[in-house]
Amino acid sequence: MNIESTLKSIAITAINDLYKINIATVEIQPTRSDFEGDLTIVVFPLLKSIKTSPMELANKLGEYIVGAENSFTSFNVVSGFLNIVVSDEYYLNQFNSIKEKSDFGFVKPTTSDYTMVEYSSPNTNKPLHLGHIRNNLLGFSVSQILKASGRNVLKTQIINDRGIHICKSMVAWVKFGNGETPESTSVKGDKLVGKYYVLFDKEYKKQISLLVEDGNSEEDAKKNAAILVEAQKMLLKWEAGDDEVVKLWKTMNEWVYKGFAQTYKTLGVDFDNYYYESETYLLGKEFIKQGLSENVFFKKEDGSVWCDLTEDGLDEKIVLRSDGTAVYMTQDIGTAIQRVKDYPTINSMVYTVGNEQDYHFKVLFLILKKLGFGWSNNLHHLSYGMVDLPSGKMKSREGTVVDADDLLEEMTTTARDISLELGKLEDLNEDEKNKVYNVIGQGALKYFILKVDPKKRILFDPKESVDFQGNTGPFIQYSYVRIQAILRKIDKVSVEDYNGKVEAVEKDLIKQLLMFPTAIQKAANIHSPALIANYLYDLVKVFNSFYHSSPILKTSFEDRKMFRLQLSKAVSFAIKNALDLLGIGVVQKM
RNA sequence: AGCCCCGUAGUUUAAUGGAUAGAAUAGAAGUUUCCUAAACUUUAGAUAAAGGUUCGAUUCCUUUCGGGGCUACCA
Repeated sequence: MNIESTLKSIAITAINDLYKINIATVEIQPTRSDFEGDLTIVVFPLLKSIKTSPMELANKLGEYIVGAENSFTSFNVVSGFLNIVVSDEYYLNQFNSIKEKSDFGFVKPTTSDYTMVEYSSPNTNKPLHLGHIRNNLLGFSVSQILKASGRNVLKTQIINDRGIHICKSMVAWVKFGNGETPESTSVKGDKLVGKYYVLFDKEYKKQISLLVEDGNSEEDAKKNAAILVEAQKMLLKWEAGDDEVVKLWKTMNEWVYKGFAQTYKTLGVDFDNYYYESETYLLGKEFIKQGLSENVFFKKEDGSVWCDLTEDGLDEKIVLRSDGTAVYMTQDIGTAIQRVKDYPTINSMVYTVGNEQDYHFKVLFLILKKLGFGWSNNLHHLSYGMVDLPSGKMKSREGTVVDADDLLEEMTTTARDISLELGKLEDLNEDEKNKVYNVIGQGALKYFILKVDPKKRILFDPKESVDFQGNTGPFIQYSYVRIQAILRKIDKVSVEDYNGKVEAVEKDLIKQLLMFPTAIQKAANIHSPALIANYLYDLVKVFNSFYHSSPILKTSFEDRKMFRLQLSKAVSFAIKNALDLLGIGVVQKM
């Protein structure tokens, strides 16, 4: 039992003994640092059932609690807040039990159930950009956090490898490609395909304006432009399994996957398996048919199939086009069902997708429920805000995007420039140096993005390079390295339990350390790496004030010196582990 | 038009309905042979507006204002 629940149960007993009243719970929170004490009971809520003054109640409670349990040594009352001081022994004991645990904070899985986390899920005709970076970092980090909180996790992505948009780049490549390949042009595969997607759009716009000049309405022109009609024809051919179209489709997809794989590698994210819409949309169609027979869906005159969600406060939603081809929703229904078929032990899924799709997922989860899948209650949309540039929204078709590969490279370059300016790292060889630049540059970018609440939009100014000082990744990485440097100065940190006096800074540090497991559980519940980032920065700050309060290595008492080294070591474990949850690496030497 | 999300110092941000709204960065002033200065110390600066619920509101409710998104036979 942890100290909070101990306090809680004593407080409840106390109220029962003193006032003969049964209280379900009392509110306990950590005492704010500017007051004396460790845990605080807020007595205001109790006054509703106990007719007395806040002061009197708090004092009586305090006396009772301190008398009942010797882990609580004293108390003070400040206007309705009962602050309880927890004994040094308690914290020392706690610390001694975790000080050697390098996996401190992490919980081993206790069930065989799996949580599937989907993230990344790019279109195969656009290279990855800054928005995808946020997606990837969030998805990967949430996977790490869920794992650390004791769940089995499968990382996956759904690859949008079919649909009209794919046909667009294919049509353009056939028309303008002259047989170009990534090999022949030395262009990364995803970039090459992206180029043709842009070319399609250019040509499409050109044709529209020509048609409008010829007197067509804009609406008609958009529908009848030859190149679009060609793409639509290609989609029909593709769904019919036309050999030539399928062959081209496969070739171009392979180019893209190769390019993506390279970006994922640099970004440090990975996947346990992949789903392809081309392989799940048929299953989706099957369930549309089934739902139709069960009256979950209905057919309109033109043959299109819809789901009526008006009773749930939503609109009607199309699930199959009038020409019988699948829409986005069809595929997602199929994919979800396929996943549960493949992994019967999955009991929840997390979809990492931007908040412009909030409505889509609301509808998807609802439709799955209507189709009778009980697990639809455990589906979670990890929705996140867009990444904006100072110039506004990123639009890949208009070329106003920050390319993922370029940005990652830029971060490394910035890290290099700063390092060179500071003249560190001079005793490393080129290879080691580049590794360090890479880890620091990525640390800056990852932390910058992950420390923000996923719901909020991020304004990213590429010109103002990401900070390296203050509440940043590199600052934390640096703190870790500094601890390593201290630990390296001595042969061995004793494992003997320390039983002497504990200074305030030391106690604060232990308190902060002990909060790590709670932070992980909270972050796992709300799927928010930001919480870990905030915890981590607090830990580093508390460590810094501990570190600056008195020299560690020059402490004259040997046992106290060892104690402070033990503390430093435990903190370094926690920092390393927390960075790990954010997907941020550390350098061993700097 | 309807629905959803967001609004906190110049900027990036924190705060299960709890105490004097916490940081970082940029700004101002200072610290230099230090367990690594990518540091430290000091200083100034914020809850968009108005109501309501509450002992107590950045947090919950209502309205207004601002920013974004969705409501596609696009994905």
